[in-house]
Amino acid sequence: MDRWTVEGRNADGTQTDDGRPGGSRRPHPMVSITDVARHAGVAPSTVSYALSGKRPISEETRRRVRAAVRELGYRPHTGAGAWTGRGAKVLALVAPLRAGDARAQTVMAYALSVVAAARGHDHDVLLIMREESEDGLRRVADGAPADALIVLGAPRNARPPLLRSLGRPSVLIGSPADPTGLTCVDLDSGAAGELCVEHLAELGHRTVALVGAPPVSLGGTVHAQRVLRGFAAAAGRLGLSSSVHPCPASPAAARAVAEGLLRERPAPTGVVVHDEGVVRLLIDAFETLGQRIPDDLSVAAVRPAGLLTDARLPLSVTSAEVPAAQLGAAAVDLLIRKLNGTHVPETALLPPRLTHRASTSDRPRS
Amino acid sequence: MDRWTVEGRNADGTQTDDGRPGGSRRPHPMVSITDVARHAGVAPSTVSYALSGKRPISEETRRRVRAAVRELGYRPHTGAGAWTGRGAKVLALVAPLRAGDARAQTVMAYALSVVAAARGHDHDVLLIMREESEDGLRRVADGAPADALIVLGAPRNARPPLLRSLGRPSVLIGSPADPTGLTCVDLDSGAAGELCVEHLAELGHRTVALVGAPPVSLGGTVHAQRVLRGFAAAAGRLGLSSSVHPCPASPAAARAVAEGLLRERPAPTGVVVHDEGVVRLLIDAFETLGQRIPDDLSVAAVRPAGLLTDARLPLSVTSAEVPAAQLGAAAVDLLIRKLNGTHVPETALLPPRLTHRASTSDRPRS
DNA sequence: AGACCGCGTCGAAGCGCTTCGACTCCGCGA
DNA sequence: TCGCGGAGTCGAAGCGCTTCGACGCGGTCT
Repeated sequence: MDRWTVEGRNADGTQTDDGRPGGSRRPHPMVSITDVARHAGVAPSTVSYALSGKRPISEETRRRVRAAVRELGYRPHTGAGAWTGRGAKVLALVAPLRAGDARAQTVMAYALSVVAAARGHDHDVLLIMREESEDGLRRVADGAPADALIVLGAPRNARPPLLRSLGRPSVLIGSPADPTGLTCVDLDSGAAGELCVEHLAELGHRTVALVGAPPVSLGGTVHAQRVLRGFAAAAGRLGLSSSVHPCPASPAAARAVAEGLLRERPAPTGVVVHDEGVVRLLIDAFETLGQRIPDDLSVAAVRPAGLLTDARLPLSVTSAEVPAAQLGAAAVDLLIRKLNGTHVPETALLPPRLTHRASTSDRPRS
Repeated sequence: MDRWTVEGRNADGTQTDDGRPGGSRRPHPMVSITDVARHAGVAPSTVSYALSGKRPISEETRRRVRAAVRELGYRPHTGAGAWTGRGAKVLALVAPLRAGDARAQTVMAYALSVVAAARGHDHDVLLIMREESEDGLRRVADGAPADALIVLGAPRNARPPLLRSLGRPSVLIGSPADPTGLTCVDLDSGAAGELCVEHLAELGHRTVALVGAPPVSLGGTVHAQRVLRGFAAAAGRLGLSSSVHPCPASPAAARAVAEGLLRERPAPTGVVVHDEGVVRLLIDAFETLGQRIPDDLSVAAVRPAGLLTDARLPLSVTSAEVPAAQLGAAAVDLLIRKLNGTHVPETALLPPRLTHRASTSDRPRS
């Protein structure tokens, strides 16, 4: 810090400050409920009731209290609620993120919506980061700076069991392998798969393919399974020919899958891609192979919550997705309901919206 | 919510929850200092002293207390500190940001560093957004969910006077017109201007120009003034010919300035640009005019904190800047010191670092 | 007329923790 | 031997607020 340039009247170190802990002057010597009571000529408890409405208070008294509150500029001390049992009115947003992480953009989108939604319920948001370890969550739960937690993504790590044992309401944004006892919100990737197929069918495509992360056909990611189910169901229902192709996120694999698809008979004219990492690779592979998109081939993507992988999808890809804003708001919603003691479902899957972009078009006349 | 798909054992709405306010079970019934005291066979106050070390406690007792703490998994209830005068150990990060804001990326960078730095001082971070109005800040100050505030950018609005009157320590990241009574951290844009000139001089350039936001020569932004001072000082010290050119952030204006520069005799071979918005425009203008960068002309940029304007500078521009991480950490540092009652300077300007990129090179041999 | 009820209000307790004053040892010097 | 002081501990108060039980008062019911 000694290397910082110092500017202004205090550059020489002269004290202009009052030196009190806290630094600056304190024009509001923290007006308490007792002050309000005194000013209104009633008991503190009466003030409390008048403000909360938990007991009948005469209109006259209520008016006097309100006046006193206004005149004194009284604001209940938030911290008080923290131990009076009412809760601190603070939610923790846990986002495992390191400096320079490419997911920062996405996390910010969630943070924005979570903060906005939380404010709508009169809560503030505590930002917890880099705390993948048990310790970060424990700290929040035991130390109780927050009443409840929203945890972003990363379903693979050890958090789910930990969350269950925290003893504090929480909502997970994402889909862990075993959501038992948790509350989760996520993209309804099954519906997203269906939506993509329906979209392709409407465009006239009769043969479609699903390309996804490796274990797309086996018991892979929860998402992969759901997408597969949705894809298959929709294809069956609409009477389309369909095939499924697992595809690791490597250029070589994408190339191989692309070649395979082109060799199929009947050749698919519409492709649904799951796993964002693969989308770009697959499109590149197709273009290398001389396919024009969307003229020869339509491509639609299913985008999961978008936290785990780099969120930079080519803008022009038609995709079924849920905006981070909605997921964040939904998470807060559920969390507030849990705080109120309302029962909430284990998993809430938000319906995707299909965003129609440049990568899909009518079936090529063959 | 009725439109959400619900999945899992509770899809039918069956209660498996215990319905207690708070939702999930609570395996840790909030072990308090009294529990620890009882378990260790001492008085609560003794536990407090044993843990804080504020009074002499026998080694024996201290050991028993520590054991009890460990066995019971005791963690002091954070909220308690909030009113016991110790502070809640929470900093508020105030970032005026709306959904979809392009500055999200930048804000996230600050948030990351602020959270990390705050954790280093055993503090948590409360995220406040969209609260440009007086109300957001007032709420934090009066309700006291946070001990102190870090306010990001936007020096133009009405916040500075408000901050002064809040009665809570705060640090502003950015440079308001009048920093009196505040504490601010920012890029040392004067030094940044010098650095750019020195860099150009080292490369052999003998004639340099400064292009910046409109009032670069008059009493404009604090930054603009500082850059100008630094630029002029360095140019004078190094014996370079120099000129200064205000330039609004419009393509036409950039074009005009570029043409003017090329007509000058001696013609500048090195250009220092302040105001990120102008950088791209000016480079475009030069290229349109047939100038190659850096072969014909070297361009170096001064980047302010980067909060107010879109931060997406072309990656290839040599620039003098301060990483958000450092600014965030510095802000936390100052804030913690204020909380400790230490006196801190009014303005701390962080030394820029010159990042050498593709837009500058040796003076063209003429 | 007396018993009862309930509205509106008050006082006090208590949440988890820190802190201040007080109290008890014990060892030391006078 | 007594007194003194320091080390080590305890008890109680108090932070700002909610909440529970109680109380007074005016009106109703019998």
